[in-house]
Amino acid sequence: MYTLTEENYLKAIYKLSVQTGNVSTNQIAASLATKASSVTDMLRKLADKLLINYTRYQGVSLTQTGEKVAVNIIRRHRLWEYFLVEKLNFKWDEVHDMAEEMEHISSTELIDRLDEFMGFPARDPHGDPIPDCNGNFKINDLKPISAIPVHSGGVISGVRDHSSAFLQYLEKQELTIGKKITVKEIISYDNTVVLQMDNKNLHISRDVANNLLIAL
Amino acid sequence: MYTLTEENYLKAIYKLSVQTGNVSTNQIAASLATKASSVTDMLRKLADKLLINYTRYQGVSLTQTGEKVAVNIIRRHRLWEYFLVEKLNFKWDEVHDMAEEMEHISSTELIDRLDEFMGFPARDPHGDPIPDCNGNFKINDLKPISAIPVHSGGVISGVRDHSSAFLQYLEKQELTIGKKITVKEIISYDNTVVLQMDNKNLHISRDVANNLLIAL
DNA sequence: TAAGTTTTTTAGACTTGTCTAAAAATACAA
DNA sequence: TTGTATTTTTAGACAAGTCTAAAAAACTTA
Repeated sequence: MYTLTEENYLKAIYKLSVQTGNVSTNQIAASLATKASSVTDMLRKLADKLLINYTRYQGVSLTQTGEKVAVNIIRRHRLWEYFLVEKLNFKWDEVHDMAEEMEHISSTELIDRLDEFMGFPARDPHGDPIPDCNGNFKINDLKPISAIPVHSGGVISGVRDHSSAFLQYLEKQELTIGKKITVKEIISYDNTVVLQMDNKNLHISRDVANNLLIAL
Repeated sequence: MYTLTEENYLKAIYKLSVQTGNVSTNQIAASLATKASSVTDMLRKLADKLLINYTRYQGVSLTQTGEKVAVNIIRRHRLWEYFLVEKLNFKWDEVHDMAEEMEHISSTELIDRLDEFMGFPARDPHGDPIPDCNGNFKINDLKPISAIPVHSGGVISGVRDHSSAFLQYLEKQELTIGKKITVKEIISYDNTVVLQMDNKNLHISRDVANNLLIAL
């Protein structure tokens, strides 16, 4: 249906446009580790195929078709991640690159049966919601710890940074999905956040607090 | 490691050389539905990478490295086919094209864990043996029904033709893997084979008898 | 608003894998 | 063994996707 490269562009554009609305050539180039000139070439092709709205120098957005394709890639990626962790016992910091390959397996029937096989999971191992077979899924229902007031708390439910460095750090601190935490204090000097978890206190940096998401 | 195209060439060469020893350019072209000139180009590349032994006009064979890569692709293909049938409930005539994509997922760790997850199956849904993680597997331990004497029999254990037309025909006749059959008679006029199965008689053509494999 | 900076696009070239058409090598047959 | 047919290779071209270098457009800021 679509080439591997086209799929990767659509996914990148989707992810960037969730954060920032219209997406620039340079943003796409950075996110795909390629050059702006290569991006321009590809944008023309995607526009020809009616997958993006593009006018020179204006940045791009996805068309309805383009968004459908992108969400479908994300569905496939997250279902495979879930499979790798829940069925094959990989750790949450090991699965990204494998899922990056597997998300391009094209059969819809396959992915729908995989979904069923695993009991229609709502979230992948990093807490990201998995779109259903119609492409519906909730977005943005989690908040970074840095955004909630002192003395409130919730359940760790996701991460914003998916790097294995970050995930391994969390693992070590036992700051894993499902844990209950409360914000005890924010140290004004450097914005260190003091958490209470399992009746112990834990200091995390502003950066970590920004990238760790909770459900209230 | 290797491109998708390289992997497909190695697999094709492997399958052809199991049947016929040294493999010709035209055979490869036919099996990959491409042109002889394209094959020649690719053969030079594969030879440069020491994956095949190749001298102009002489046909090719795989090097040890090339064979290792090919067997590994076959391992991946057959494990994914097993997964699709046993875990996702696909039928044996539906899985080939999906596995054709999935066999190119590169992680060895992934495939070894998949193997373990499924309990180290010995054969795929078509009865083909699955190489273990060292590339070892039995070959040629099954015989076509057309090759055994009248009044002998065995258990249906594999197929030579993997086309969905053939597999669907077998399904309809209930000539599926595990069934016990005995050859009652071979009608000399057209070599029709009369089988006994489940206390009933069943007529199959010479062609079918050639493509249906049994363990004695 | 004019000058300088940054972003984006264009132009031209390279790689991989493919093709067609033609040439070279090999195989076959009388 | 000589001529014909077949197989294989070469030559040159094309599409997809990438790159560098240079030009064009858009911002920024004084």
